[in-house]
Order: sequence, then C-alpha cells, then structure tokens
Amino acid sequence: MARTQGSHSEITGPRIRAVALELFATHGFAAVSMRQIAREVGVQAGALYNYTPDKQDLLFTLMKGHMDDLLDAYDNRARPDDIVARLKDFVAFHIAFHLERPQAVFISYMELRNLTPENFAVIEELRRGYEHRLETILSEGRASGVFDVPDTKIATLAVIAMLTGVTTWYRPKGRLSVAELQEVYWQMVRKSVSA
Amino acid sequence: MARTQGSHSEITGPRIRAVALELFATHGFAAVSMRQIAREVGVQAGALYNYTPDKQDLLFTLMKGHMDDLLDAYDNRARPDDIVARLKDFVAFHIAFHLERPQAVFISYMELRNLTPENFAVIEELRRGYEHRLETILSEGRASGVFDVPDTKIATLAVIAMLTGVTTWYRPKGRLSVAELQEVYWQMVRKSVSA
DNA sequence: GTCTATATGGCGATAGAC
DNA sequence: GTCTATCGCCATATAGAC
Repeated sequence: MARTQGSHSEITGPRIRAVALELFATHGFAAVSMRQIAREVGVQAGALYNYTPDKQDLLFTLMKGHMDDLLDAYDNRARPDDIVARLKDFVAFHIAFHLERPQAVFISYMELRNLTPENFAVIEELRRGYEHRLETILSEGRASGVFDVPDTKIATLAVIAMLTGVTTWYRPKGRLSVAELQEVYWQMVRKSVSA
Repeated sequence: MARTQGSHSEITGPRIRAVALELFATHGFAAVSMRQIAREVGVQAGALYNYTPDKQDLLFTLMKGHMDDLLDAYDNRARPDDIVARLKDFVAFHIAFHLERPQAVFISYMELRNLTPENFAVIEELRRGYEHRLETILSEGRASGVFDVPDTKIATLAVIAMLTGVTTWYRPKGRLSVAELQEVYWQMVRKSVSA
C-alpha cells in the first residue's frame, strides 16, 4: 500500500503515549515538554498535535486508560464465593496489577493535581468505584462475622494504601518474588481485618 | 532601630519558605515559578535570591527541615518500655505528626524526583533512619514472641504506607477525630503484626 | 501526516542603582 | 534588602507548505 513519505499514523499515536507515559513518570507532567516527547518519538513538536489536542489531554488519556484497565481486569476475574477467598484474591490482584505497570500507577497517584477539574472528577469517580469493590468485600465479611473492622471505609483506604505502597520500593531483581510478596501482604491484611 | 526602607530581613526569609511550601504542595515544584512565589510574598522575583541561591535549594530546605522535624519529634518522646506500647506510640505519633503538616508531607513524598542526586541522597538517608526506628520495634517484638511478621522490612514499609495514607483523605471537619483515627489504625496495625 | 517557521509569553537567574 | 531591567532560553500551540 502506497504511503506518504514520513507518514505513520498507526505507529505514531501509540508511540507518543508510550513515550509520554515514560517521561511523565520519570520527570513529572509539569517538568516534561512537548518538544521532549517529540524528540523521543522522533517527530517534530507540531506533529504531536495530530494525535492530541493538547498536553492536558495526553495526561488524561493515560490516566483514564489506566483506570479503565484496572476496573476491567478486576471485573473480568472469576470471583470466589467464599468471602475470605475473595479478599485474598483482591490482595493478590491489586499487587500483581500494580507491579506490572509501575509507571501508570505512579502517574495516577502523582499527577492528579495537574488534571483540569473536569478531568479530575472523572478519574476520581473511577478510583472511588475501585475502592467500593474492596469495601463491599469488607462489609459482607463483617456482616457475616468473619471480619472485624471498626470502620469499613477507613479499613478500605488503609488496605489499599498498604498494598499500593509496594510500588514505591519493589524492584523485579529483589529478594522476594511477586508470589512471595502476595503471600506476605495477604497474611498482614488477613490478620488486620480478622475477627 | 532605624531600618532601610522596604527592608525586612527577619520576616521575608520565613515568608518565602511558607509561601513556597504552600505553592509547591498545591501545584507541584515544577509548575511553580519564582515569580509566582515572589508575587505571593510581596517582593520582586530578584529579591528572592537574597534568601536562597536557587529554586532547588528552596525545595531541599523545605524537605530537609521536614525530615529533621520528624526525627527530632520522635526521638524526643518518652519511649515506653513495653514493646506493644512502643508500637502503639509509634502509630499515634506518625498519624498525629503527619496530619499536622499535610503540605510538608505531600511535598516530601511527591517531589523526591525533583531533587538533585546529592540532595535526594540526603533526604533518602533521613527517611531510611525513620523507617529503621519502626523496624527496630518490630524486630524486638518478634524476637520476644509478641509479634509475628514474616519479614520485618516489608512489615515496616507496609505499616508506614498504611499510616501515611491518612494524609491523602483526612479532612479536619470529617467524621472522625484524630484520636479516633489513631485508635482505628492502632487496632489494624496491632492485629496485622500480632502473634 | 509531518515539516518548518513563528506568534506569544513565561522561565531562572543576574547586574547595578538606590 | 529591594528594586528595575535584562540576558538567554524554552514553553505551548498554530499556520501553511509539501
């Protein structure tokens, strides 16, 4: 198929997002320029605007995509009937998912304040939806007497904060495998909410 | 005492740091300009350089001061003999200290990547020192059979991540008092490391 | 779809008058 | 100690040629 010289519509778009993800995660949204992204992609700065209306939209697209992936991945898992097993599954899922995409996780936690209010509201709503899935597990378990937590809302946030913390220090070459990490964290979470 | 017109050496320095703290926490280091800081302080941009050699030093001073305050405050507390009481004290201290200065906490976690490598190393060392204080508690408790944690290093990071998480959602006008929060988190931490 | 060129404005930091 | 003025540079985004 004949192609205009230098034209790569199917390649350049994803490349731009991949480069932006990497650069935003490393240096921060505000510290990265469109020229820097263009240089890394291998085009001139003006060409970026064929793919994104502006820099803000580039950030929003990355964060929205990450949250959609997170919710889709969780909702498409087999959901154990047993409530303890369901909590264990959540812990394992959260750790594995977050360790697989550290850059997207980093951006989604650090760059919230660089979103416009409208975009922030969208991401915030998705994040709350994810938290709600864990809170439902804790509430059900408490109702049936398996879990004992003074406040399911706080317990939800506490567990998620604890689990997400792994992304700040985990290195693939490290002492523990992901499976071992999942087990260590599961024991701590299990005990922290146990009756 | 006679004073040169417009000269305020004892006031301007602290004012600059207070304004920078506020603006860095709200918008991020990279997104805040020296002109913005100067405008908020009420001086011209050039005058800032009587107090700081550059923007980087302003950030480092804020972060270093925060870490020094944290370690001083912790080390100047009465330290309970009982190991469980010592862990409970750590939990209460960490929550109270962090909730009292949300902006400094925010900067210290979010702006690490905007430090020069030399400055980063200094902050990192202080942070490790703080973590070490908790790890010592967990190790002693495990040795005496009071705590059961598979890995004191991971347990340390997990507990700190969980506790620091309160700063991302706590609002002074909220449903729970700081004392109630301390109690809720203490119950979760206590159980998570219990034998 | 990508290029070059440019409009428009802000940046960190410094010099020298007062 | 603060001011005004400025250096040299980079920013986002757009226009129009190819």
